Parts: sequence; C-alpha cells; structure tokens
Amino acid sequence: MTNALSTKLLLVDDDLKLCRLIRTYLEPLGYTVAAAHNGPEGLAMAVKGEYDALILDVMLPGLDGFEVLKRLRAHSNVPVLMLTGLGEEADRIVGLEIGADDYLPKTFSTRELLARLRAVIRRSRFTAMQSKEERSQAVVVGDLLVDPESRDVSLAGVAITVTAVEFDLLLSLARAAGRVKTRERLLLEVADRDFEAFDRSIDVHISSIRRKLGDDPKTPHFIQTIRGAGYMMLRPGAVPESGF
Amino acid sequence: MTNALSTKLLLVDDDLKLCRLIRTYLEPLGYTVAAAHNGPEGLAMAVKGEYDALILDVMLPGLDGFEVLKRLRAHSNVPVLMLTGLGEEADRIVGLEIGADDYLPKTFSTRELLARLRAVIRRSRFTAMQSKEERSQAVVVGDLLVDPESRDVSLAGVAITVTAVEFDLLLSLARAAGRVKTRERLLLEVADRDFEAFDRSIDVHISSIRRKLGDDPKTPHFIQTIRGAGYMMLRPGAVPESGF
DNA sequence: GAAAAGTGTAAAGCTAAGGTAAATCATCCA
DNA sequence: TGGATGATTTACCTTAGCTTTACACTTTTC
Repeated sequence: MTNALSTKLLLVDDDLKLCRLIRTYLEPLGYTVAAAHNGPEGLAMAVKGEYDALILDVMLPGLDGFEVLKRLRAHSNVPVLMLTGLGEEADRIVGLEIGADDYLPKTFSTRELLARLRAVIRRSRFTAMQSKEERSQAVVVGDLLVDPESRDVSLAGVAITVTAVEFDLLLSLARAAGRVKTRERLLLEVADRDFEAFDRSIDVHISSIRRKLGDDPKTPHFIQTIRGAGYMMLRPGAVPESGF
Repeated sequence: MTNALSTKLLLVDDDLKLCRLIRTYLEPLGYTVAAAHNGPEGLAMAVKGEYDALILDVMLPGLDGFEVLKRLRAHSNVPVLMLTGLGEEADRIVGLEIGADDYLPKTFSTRELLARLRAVIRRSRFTAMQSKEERSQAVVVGDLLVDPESRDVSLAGVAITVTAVEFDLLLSLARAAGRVKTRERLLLEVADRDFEAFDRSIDVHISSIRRKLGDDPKTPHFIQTIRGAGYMMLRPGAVPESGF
C-alpha cells in the first residue's frame, strides 16, 4: 500500500510485551509498526488498507484472529502472518484455509519472523492488487470486459446489464481467471456473509450471469463449474481441451 | 513440531553407549536429544508429537523398530530415520515400505548421520506446507503436473480430466512423492472420513487415476502400490531398485 | 499346497452436486 | 402504501461421480 520508503506493518496482538519486542526489533530495520490490541480494533485498522502486511495473533479479545482474518479477506488481499501460541496443528490448518499467508508459532526467533515477513511481502507484490489504480482497473477476459470504475460489463463491445451482486461476482471471477474460487470465498466477497449448508444463492447468480452472457454450463466459454470445488473464469488462451 | 531455536530429536535405541555417543555429537550442534531404550517407551514418547525427527533402531526390546514405526504412522508423519545393525537390504525395504524416511547402517559416520537427519527434516518441512505459496504451488512429478490453483492435471503437457476426489488424491500423493501414504490417511484427506474395514473406495479411485494416466499397476511410473501399507507416488529420479 | 489376506477393476446403485424456475423475502423509492 | 427491483430460498430434476459389491488374480501364511 505504501512506497519504498518504509514498509508499514500492522501488528494485532494483545500481548503488549510481545508487541514492544517486535517493534524494537523491526523498527531499526526500517519497518513502521502500528499495533492494535484486540480483534475489532485490528480489523478496523486493517480494512483501511494502509498496511503492507499484518501480523495477527490467533488468541485475541473481542474477535479472534481467525474471525478477523475471514472478514478482512472479504475486502483485502493484504498478506497475513498468523501467530499461534501453541504449535497446534488444527489451528494452523484453519488459518491456512481461510486465507492466512503463513503461520508462525509464538516461539519464533526474530530471524525467522523477519524471513517470513519478507517472503510474504515479496510474494504479495506479485499477485496482490494493492493500489487503488489496480483495484479500479478494468478486467478483460477475451471478449468480456468488466469495469469496476463504471461498473459496466460488455461482451464484444455490447453492453450487458447486470445487477450489483452479479457484477461483483463477475469481477471477482474475472480477476481470478484461471484459478478456482469456492462458493465460500465468493459469497464472502460478494455478500459479506458466511456460507451455510444448502446455500444456493451463488449458483443462482451464476446461472443468471451465464444466461446474460449466453454461456452454456456444459460447454462454457466464460464460467466453468468445477464440480466439488467451485467456479472458475476460463482464461481465453487456455482452451479447455480433451473432454469438454 | 517446534521452532527454529532447537531441533528436538527422539532417539530410540537400547544401546546406551550409542545413545550417549549420538547425544554428545548432536547436542553441541544445537539439537535437543531425548532417548527411549525400548519399543513401547519409544512409541509412547513419539506419539506425543513433540519431536522434529526420530532416530529409530530396528532391533529393540519389547516392540521392534518396524512395529513401532507402523503404529506411529497411524498418528504422525514425523520424519523417521531407521538404524539397522546389519546392513540388511531386506530390512531396509520393509522399513521404507511402512513409512521410514531414510535408512542408516549402524556403522554410520557422525557426518553422515547429521546429513541424513538434516535432509529428512528439511523434506518434512516442505510437506508441512506452512505458507500459502507452498500450498498453491503446482506439484511436478516427472511429466505429471498437478496444479491446485486451477485444479488442472496434465501429463506431458496434455490436459487430463479428473474428478474432485481423484484430484485431491493425486495432489496428496504427488506432494508426498517418495513416501508411502496409507489408505486411512488418504481417505481422511480426500473424503474426510474414517477408514472402515473392507472400504475399497481408495483402491477404486487409484485404479481410475491410473487408467487416466496410462499407468500399469504392475510396472507403475507414477503410483506404486505398497502391499500391506498403502500407495506411494514414485519420484522420477529415484528409480525403484532391488526388488520392485 | 490349501487357506487366507491383499489388491485390481468392472459394474451397479445411490448420493449428492449442480442448473434453474418459481416462490419468498428485503429494500428502495415515488 | 404499494409497486418495483433484486436477493435469497425452495423445490424439483438431472446426472456426475462416489461407494459398494463382486469376482479374478496375486502374494503371503501355515
């Protein structure tokens, strides 16, 4: 989110001593470290999108780390390094599932923290859409154009009218062209709510989008159903061979 | 299972002199070495899951090394280095089949022990897959490519259509290339359910995957059946020698 | 060598995933 | 207030594909 002058970190942890330790270690190295000491505060600061990375404790008052992460992920791709007190396998898995970039036991060495932090930030520079410019950039997938600025969709130059949710869905899929998106993820991004069993609304929206795009689920040109996984926007070059 | 400060090892051997030797050698190098001197004790300590690696003697009072290993593997993927008194080839094969990570004759040099230990731990760290990067990384095994992002499988560049379970199975095997995966484990990872007696579904899926890959179970290039244990993705370089 | 255990796989049945029309619910606005 | 618009739920249907079953074949055990 920022320039090269200083990498801005947000540290969310209720352990003040640890916060001070991390700050003392990182600030001389050129990092700017902001801190929040409970879940809601952390989330509020994080969604402002001013940070290059988050260090997020799992155990937090107010809202635990997983919950913070899940909600944050509806809005932001900022890299998140999770801290867990115990080296609990279960915790780690949950964290990774909901979009943590890396995991670190609380007994980390400062060297290790730094290494992970750098890795996570370096990688996010590649993929993430951090800047406002990038976020408002129109996405083109073959003949399809999705423009977040005007919230217009057009197919081969012909404007298509879509509803708000349909637009967000299409944008989300188009930005991730070539990668599968689960219903959980889509629902969170598009409607900011959790997926409950038997929730079919994503499917209904997809169906509606397909109708408007003239896309057949059996032989899709745009939205491919990945049975048992979710949906994926097809990349135009990568023709689905063999079997489709 | 622990952090970078100190690597915790469990040494299971009834030869007290050897135990002392190993400890004297490794502790100055920053390893923490715990020891057990018989099978049941070793197993009990190992299942607690506090160690980064095991060094396990084959000849043990109470419960031999193979038995310990087999039972341990029901609970844990901790890397295991087997020690055999005689350089018995047969022993080695049995050990590797039931899930040992490497083998060392008791006449090892300390240099060699250290090298193997490091290799084994490094490898296991890789499969623990802490970071998002690692998790979304495509796995390549020879001509085979398995990409979790797009859920694509291709063989020598040609796309292969697989179902959801087949994909997960293939990914799981490919990530563990060179190590055996039991049916129990695979079923848990792939279908999130426990293995009940006479459950053949993993076998059926394997069969189907092999058909799609053009792999013959008798002379497999990819998925090797390990009788009595499970399945293993073959590593392309490491040709199955002696006996396979 | 017979019995038992382990594996390969074709075929069948069944479950559940997904497509979508229609009903329902929520929200906005004149 | 009531109609419009759109989001979500419900319901029904189709079908992919997961699991079970059955049997052949192989390997191990006794």
